[in-house]
Amino acid sequence: MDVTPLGVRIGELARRVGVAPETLRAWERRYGVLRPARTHGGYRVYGLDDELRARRMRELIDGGWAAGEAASAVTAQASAAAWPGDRPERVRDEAAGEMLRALLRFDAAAGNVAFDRVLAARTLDGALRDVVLPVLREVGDGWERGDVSVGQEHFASELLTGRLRGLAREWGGGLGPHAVLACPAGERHDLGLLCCGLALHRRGWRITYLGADTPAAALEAAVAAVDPARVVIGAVQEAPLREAEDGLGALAGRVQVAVGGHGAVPELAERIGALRLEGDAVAGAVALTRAAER
Amino acid sequence: MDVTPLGVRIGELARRVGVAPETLRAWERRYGVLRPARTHGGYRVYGLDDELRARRMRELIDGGWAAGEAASAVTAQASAAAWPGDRPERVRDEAAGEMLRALLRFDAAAGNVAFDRVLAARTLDGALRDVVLPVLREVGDGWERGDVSVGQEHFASELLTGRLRGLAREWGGGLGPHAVLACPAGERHDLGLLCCGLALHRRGWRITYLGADTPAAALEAAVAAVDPARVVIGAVQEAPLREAEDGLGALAGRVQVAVGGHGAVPELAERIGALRLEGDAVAGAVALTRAAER
Amino acid sequence: MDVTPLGVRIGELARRVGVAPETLRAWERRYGVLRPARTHGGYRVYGLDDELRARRMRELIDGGWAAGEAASAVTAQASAAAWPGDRPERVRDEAAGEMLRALLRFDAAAGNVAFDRVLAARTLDGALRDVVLPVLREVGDGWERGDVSVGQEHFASELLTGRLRGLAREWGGGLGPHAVLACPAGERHDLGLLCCGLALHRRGWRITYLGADTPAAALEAAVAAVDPARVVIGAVQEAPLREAEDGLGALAGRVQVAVGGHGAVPELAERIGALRLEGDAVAGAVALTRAAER
DNA sequence: ATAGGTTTTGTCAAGCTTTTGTACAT
DNA sequence: ATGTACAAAAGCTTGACAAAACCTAT
Repeated sequence: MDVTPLGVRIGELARRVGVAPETLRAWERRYGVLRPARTHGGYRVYGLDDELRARRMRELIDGGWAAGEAASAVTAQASAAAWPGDRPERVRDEAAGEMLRALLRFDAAAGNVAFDRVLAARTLDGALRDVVLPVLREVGDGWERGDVSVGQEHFASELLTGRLRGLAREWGGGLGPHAVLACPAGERHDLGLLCCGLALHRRGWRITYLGADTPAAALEAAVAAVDPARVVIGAVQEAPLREAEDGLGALAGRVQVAVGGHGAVPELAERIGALRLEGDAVAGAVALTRAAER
Repeated sequence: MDVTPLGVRIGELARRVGVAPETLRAWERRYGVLRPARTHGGYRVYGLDDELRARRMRELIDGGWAAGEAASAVTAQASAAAWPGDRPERVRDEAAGEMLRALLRFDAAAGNVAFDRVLAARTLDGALRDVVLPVLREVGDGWERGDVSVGQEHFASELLTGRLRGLAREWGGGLGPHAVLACPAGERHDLGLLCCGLALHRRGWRITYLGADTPAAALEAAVAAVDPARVVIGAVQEAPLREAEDGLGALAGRVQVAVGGHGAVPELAERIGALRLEGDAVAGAVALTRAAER
Repeated sequence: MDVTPLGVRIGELARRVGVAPETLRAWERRYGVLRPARTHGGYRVYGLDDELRARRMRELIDGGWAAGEAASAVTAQASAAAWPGDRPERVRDEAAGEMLRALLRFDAAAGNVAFDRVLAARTLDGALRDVVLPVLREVGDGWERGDVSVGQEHFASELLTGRLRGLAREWGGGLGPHAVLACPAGERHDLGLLCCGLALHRRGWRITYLGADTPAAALEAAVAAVDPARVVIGAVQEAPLREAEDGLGALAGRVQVAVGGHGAVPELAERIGALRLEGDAVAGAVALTRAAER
């Protein structure tokens, strides 16, 4: 996020972003959101990051934010991003690597210690995004490559499930909209969905969790009982989701459905009539929350 | 049945139930059927149970009952258990009934409270033997009978899994003998095995848990890695265990194997060369521990 | 739940939720449901949780609830569902702080919730090491400084004793080695010892707990009865341990004795002929277990 | 069922301050 | 380009009001 060689002057930036040059100057003077370089003659020269910040400012303000609040949000985010994570890239890998090694040698004690440490040193989002989900991915990939035995995979997912479940207590309560989470019948990997549920709960959602391998009828019953604002389907594989296509399509007529995971290919999502969540579980939670804010 | 935080005032309740506010006040004064709380200023605040009672009153009166008779019927019914009496009461424990009702109505908060209460009031063995396992059995049976939807069954087992996993943390360490726990490939109900693991851990065992649907190869890998004193196989159904017979038989040559659950019929256990655990999960843990003491 | 820096002002929030700004202000003033931050100039700045609360208020009111009742329901639920923050690093202190505050204001409900939450999110070792023991230490120090009254100290230790005892149930059985735990006569603080016992039990030990203020004769009798592999003495103060020196020294000839706690100074431990446990209760359990593994 | 009194709660008003986009003079 | 100024829009606080809802007692 350092200096980026864009190099536009104020008029051009104003045109691109869609605000008056005076406004840009005011934002700079009042909140310090923009940090243009100067030409020899004193003209402002903006970089790419300036453009991004200005754009974000405008989006937020259009979305009803007050300029001052938008500014502090934008600068906070910028400084957070400029401080890459908690420490350089390697810590991330290190924590994930430690956990991975422990799990692969069936060492529950070390795995738990690693989990505790990760959770103590990061936000929940960060822990999920940078450690738990990568570890899961690595275990899955290793299993496909044959580097990881089924036993290791089972042990790892059992331990992580247990720990994540501990964080999931009380997630049925709260004030926000209600979401029902499930994997389609035949899909047995629900750890990603579990992570998504945790990230959703941190954003205020109330979670009703049906978990892996949930037949369409089960989902219907739960939806009828709790009347959620959203149903979130997690699909690592494509086949089970395809099997469930009809049932989910019918459901999508009555309640908003979202699908995420590797198996949720765009074409399938569209046929079901569901919002497709891109990226990892945390990104999915972010997207859902943003969609619900309107 | 607890007081439920509904919180409507007399006008709203009157509208909902379909009687005049004066009538509600009269019912309260004359028969004591309603027990509203009061605001600081003296306003009545009704709970969910009040609404249910008032509704029943109105139904009875519409059906020709005299108000006084209706009232005594309603209060009598309220003090008795509200669970439909026509089903075979296998779950006669009050705590188990409370938990069951909460789970069947997708009420995570109440389910958790019930779980906490059960655990606070009993030993772990007692909680598993007298509440958790019976509830699981009842849910399973109800599902077979068609009284319990798949959704309810999923929700119940997810919630209980989560809570039991919470108790199971750190069960991999210590000084006792080591046990590896798994269900055969194709067997997806591992809650009984989880309970057995908890009861074992309480008795000093170190647990390595592979969980549901574990292929023979996975089990082999784990056994090779941790060299346990016992392998415990949980089988609710018979077919998966029968499928796994050969692999388990081979394993039984190198390590002591035990099989438990409905699917573990004596003939199969014998052919595998495994100790057969009779009775429920807790009884199985007792038997295993006794066998290990010698 | 208190996390997200939403940052809208009252007009925008009013528009989003569908309520007049005056009403939002009234809700804040009268019921305290909303807790906006303020700009330098005094403008209200609302967070995501505020929006959720306001939304829920409106839903309830639309559903016929009286505003005051809706407010108390919303705040109650919000405090129940509030998950300790999103902040890294501090999470530890955060959980301990929450528990400490609850205990110091004699709030048993909040204290229990905090305890449950801590236990759900961590391993037992982690909960004891990072939360329970620090809280105990803080209470003790505060009492010495005069910041904490005797009543507060009593309340805190009673509540924690009760909860820890709940975890200690059934810890006498199993397959592991046996340990007898006691404080010397005159020593009345046994919470540390209790924690040590829990950590030991998690490692497979069978515990026989004699608790605070145990005369030498009682200890002798217990040792004679159960023939333990270890006797663990917890001493916060030095004087009682010194008093018991002779008796313990004699005992140390027949059974391995370990002493831990502030009062267990090296010189005393040596004269008694006991292993001295350094560090906190969990570290002591680790050391004992390691010693027993050989 | 009515009467007479109280509580609750959304809304308004007045007077003043803050915020923020834009305009203007240098 | 800069700094100052300005004015509209949005907010703040205090206090009050009035309709609706609720209370008790007759």
